[in-house]
Amino acid sequence: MTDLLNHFAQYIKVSDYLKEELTKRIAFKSFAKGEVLHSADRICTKSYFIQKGLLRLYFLKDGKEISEYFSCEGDWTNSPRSFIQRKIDLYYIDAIEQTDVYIVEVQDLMFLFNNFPEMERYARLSMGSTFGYLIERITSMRFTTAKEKYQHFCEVYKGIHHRIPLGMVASYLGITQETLSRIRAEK
Amino acid sequence: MTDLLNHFAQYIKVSDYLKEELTKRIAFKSFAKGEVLHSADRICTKSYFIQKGLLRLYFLKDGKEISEYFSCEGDWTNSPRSFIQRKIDLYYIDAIEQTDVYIVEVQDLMFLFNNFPEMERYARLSMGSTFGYLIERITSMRFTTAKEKYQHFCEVYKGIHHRIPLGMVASYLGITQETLSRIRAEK
DNA sequence: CTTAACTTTTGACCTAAATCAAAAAATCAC
DNA sequence: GTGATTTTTTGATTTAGGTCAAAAGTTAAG
Repeated sequence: MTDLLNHFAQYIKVSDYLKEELTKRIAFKSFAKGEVLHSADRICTKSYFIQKGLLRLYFLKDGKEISEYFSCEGDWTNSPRSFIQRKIDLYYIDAIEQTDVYIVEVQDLMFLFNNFPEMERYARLSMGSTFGYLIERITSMRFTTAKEKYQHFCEVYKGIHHRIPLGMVASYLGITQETLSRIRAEK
Repeated sequence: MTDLLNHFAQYIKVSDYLKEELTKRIAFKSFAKGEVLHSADRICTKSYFIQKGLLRLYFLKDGKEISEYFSCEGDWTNSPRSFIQRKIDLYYIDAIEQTDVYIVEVQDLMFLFNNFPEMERYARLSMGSTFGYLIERITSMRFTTAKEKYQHFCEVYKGIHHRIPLGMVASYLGITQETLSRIRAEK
């Protein structure tokens, strides 16, 4: 729980009362490598904070798994539109490695938003930083060669890019496995 | 001011006191076609809510203007990372058409966040809907032909896509003007 | 260990879209 | 309205990266 409380403390002051409510409402769970945390046939009602490990958000296109993005230690993840709008969406979440997470249910999160204005602030601030990442990625997708896309990926996922299998990286970048393999070979 | 208050009312209850503070802190201004609202050499301290017209966020790459996205009636716009992190960023904002906007300064927005928890909530909710748009766009950038990218653009900017010059659309999609012109011609 | 099932690499060939170039059309300024 | 500038279209050529196919490595299970 300490990791998660420290994470909140980076954005807001965590009072004893808030700490107590957080502890009461947040569960802990472990997933084995390859396990599916969330499936596209259900509404995503949980948000996962990664204590250790690596998760992947992906969807199926013509039967193939296309990786949307990866999340590691210190990140929150969920199926965004499903979680926010409470509807079915096309994303799956699975574990690339053995992964330990803290889990919060959407109704508990709503309770926290309703009773702790500082949690609204936390959500606003942490969303803000994700924004920059998404905009940069859109730029990187448009005006760069496959090689530059891969370099950008290595920067963004510095420290964890080697933990992600090549095929998943290729679909994340929107290039083929073969092309990515050739890029890696040449340097 | 009515348009803007109605916009807030879609997400939160706007009390008389909040209405009063909003009115006090929000300015109105008109820009001619082609006028630059924000330039990359300064920190973006203003956020613009479009009452009428069409704005564009863009940056320069090798001396060419690359459009990041477009905003119209009912949208907020600013230079996101500059506004959020209070630092210089590479984006410009200009008016594609004659445009009328409401303007809020970052310090006034902070005052509102500090004094009206419902404004934090408004920010969280309205950001949430932009999220879905960005993720969908990333997907659209990766796995589609130039023609599909253009079709996706027309859907997302339904109703306003014809108001945006071809060259700007091409740079938004990350394809050349020539290719876009050919796509338009064929149907 | 050994076999089976993935994952990654290598090779040959092809296609969508980029580049270069110039004409046609639209918009703007006086 | 007329000439000048900007935007869009059309044409010829090139190229990065895709597709298809098969071999080589790697990982997992019994």
